[in-house]
Amino acid sequence: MKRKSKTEPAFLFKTLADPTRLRLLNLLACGETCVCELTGTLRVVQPKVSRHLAHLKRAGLVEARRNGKWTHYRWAEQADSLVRHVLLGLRQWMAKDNAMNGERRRRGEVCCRVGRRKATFSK
Amino acid sequence: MKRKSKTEPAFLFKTLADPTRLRLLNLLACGETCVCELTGTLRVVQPKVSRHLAHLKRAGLVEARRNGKWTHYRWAEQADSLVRHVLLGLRQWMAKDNAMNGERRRRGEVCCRVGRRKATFSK
DNA sequence: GACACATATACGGATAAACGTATATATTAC
DNA sequence: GTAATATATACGTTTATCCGTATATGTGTC
Repeated sequence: MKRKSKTEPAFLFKTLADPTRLRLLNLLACGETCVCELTGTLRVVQPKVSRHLAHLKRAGLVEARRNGKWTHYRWAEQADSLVRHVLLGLRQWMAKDNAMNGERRRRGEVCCRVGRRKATFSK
Repeated sequence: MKRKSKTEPAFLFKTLADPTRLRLLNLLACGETCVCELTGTLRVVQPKVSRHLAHLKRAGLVEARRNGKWTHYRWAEQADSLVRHVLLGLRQWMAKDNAMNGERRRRGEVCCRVGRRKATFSK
């Protein structure tokens, strides 16, 4: 009954203790984003992005939605008070940090958007 | 000039991503505490406590004050907004968590306090 | 069905974290 | 000075994390 919960603080903090995951959360702060766009913006190999997204999902920080070939990730709603506190602080930090701002600006100019016919998006 | 700062979020979170360090912060939430009391309350070996305290100190989360043979640790004042947010959330979580409450209650019944003449405290 | 594309996972190796034990340092009492 | 106590650090080992590459899975198109 008393399993190691996703909301265990140590696990929450472990999840946030990686620069790539913070960069991912930063990009997702703009709104739902597909993996290929995240990969293109961060300029890292795709399995790395998928792995870190899986970790964020396990921790309950993000949710995934499949749409055709694409999977879109977004910040998950949080019930837990600690998680909300931490994420709020993080959001504010991201809004001020130079590197994070630059990366959010770069989002949207990459991958499945650029050089792609708009109609490609299915559904 | 642009060194890896103590306030780098990834480093902050890494520091908080360890159960022993969270237990230490929890005990220190009651106020300044000496190492032997922390060791006695957590019931772990002393080098482990010292190592984790050193880590917390490196991260700027706690400060140490030497008093005779004893070293007392306490929460440090925080200037950084993210750190403050996170620690506030953590403090509130600690106030509610059963295990943390129990451990804070056990504090003060151990080690250098019990079976010790009050006059032993120097200065 | 075969193929192309988006994403996820598996595998092996490198790096870092945490540990227990032993030892060093610092302080006080004698 | 020696002895005792409180705390810190060093050392070697185990364990966890992260990575790149390869491969598997899922989905749409033909």
